[in-house]
Amino acid sequence: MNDKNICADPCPIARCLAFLGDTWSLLLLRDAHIGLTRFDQFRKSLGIAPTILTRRLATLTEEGLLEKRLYSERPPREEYVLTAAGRDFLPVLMMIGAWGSQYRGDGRLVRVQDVETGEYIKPIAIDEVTGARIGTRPLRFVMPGSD
Amino acid sequence: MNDKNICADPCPIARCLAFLGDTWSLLLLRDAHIGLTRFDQFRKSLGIAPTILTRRLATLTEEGLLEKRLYSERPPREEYVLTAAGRDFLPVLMMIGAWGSQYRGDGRLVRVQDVETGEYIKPIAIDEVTGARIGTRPLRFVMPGSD
DNA sequence: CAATGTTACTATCAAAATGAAAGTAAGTCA
DNA sequence: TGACTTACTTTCATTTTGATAGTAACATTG
Repeated sequence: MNDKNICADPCPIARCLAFLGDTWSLLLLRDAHIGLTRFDQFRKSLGIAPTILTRRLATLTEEGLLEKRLYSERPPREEYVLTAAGRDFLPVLMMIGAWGSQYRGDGRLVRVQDVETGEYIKPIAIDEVTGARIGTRPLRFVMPGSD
Repeated sequence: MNDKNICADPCPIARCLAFLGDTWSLLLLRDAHIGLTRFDQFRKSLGIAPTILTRRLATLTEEGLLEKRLYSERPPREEYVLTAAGRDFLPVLMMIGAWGSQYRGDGRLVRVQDVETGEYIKPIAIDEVTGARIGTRPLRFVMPGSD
């Protein structure tokens, strides 16, 4: 059987996890999507040590998911706002949340509401082309160049 | 502004990340979905130290995403197979991969194919009820008990 | 039947990451 | 002038990781 990693480097999952594969980064992105932008907001929200927070925010900024924006000239103060790449990370967070709701829920969980309709969101993943739900059909992982 | 964590504990994302929030666990789940089941397969695939692998497999087993199965009585040998909860984690991995393909791709990435149709999958997240794509409509995160 | 191989680990220890606590810099406000 | 705010940095003990080597239980080979 295939013993070698099919996805060592050319795997898009590994590429993503290379810098986003820790809890703090993902919780920071979650908080950014909720609307937090400032150092102290993140720190209080997560109870994270400022050392770690500084580094995580720097990485997320370098990697293009957040960007620094001056929100006050006097005194000079910066905040962190989501970029397009950061906003496009929302589906990942929503699917993580969907799994957590299904398998780690106890009836007292945060839910996500459509602001306009008031309906609760139930995120599912589908294939954009066929509309088939992910997980309902057998899949094959294909190395680049083998098609 | 709201300075306190809206999701400290009741957040399904935090619940999930509490034990799946590291790179190795997620790559192990990826490999399990690809079809790997044995200790040495995972070890060679990921280049992970056996100490860490033992612990991660134990956690994934305790948390119900993998289960041990005897595949040989003599000599006694066990393998790790995905449970229903583990299989239901696939949408998360696919969305991570979709983000990685879009923002960390270089044209030589692994892709995912529908075995029957041969079509490449492009995973997107939608709301099951309305069918609206996640990220296209404004959302609100609602604490439990406030509805 | 002794030597070698396979599989799934455990033991040991150095190096790196994390976390807690306190301190700092550049300003504002009273 | 002195207290306060915001966004950090410094320091250092603790925890986690990673590399390497070793082990236990069997099978296979010559």
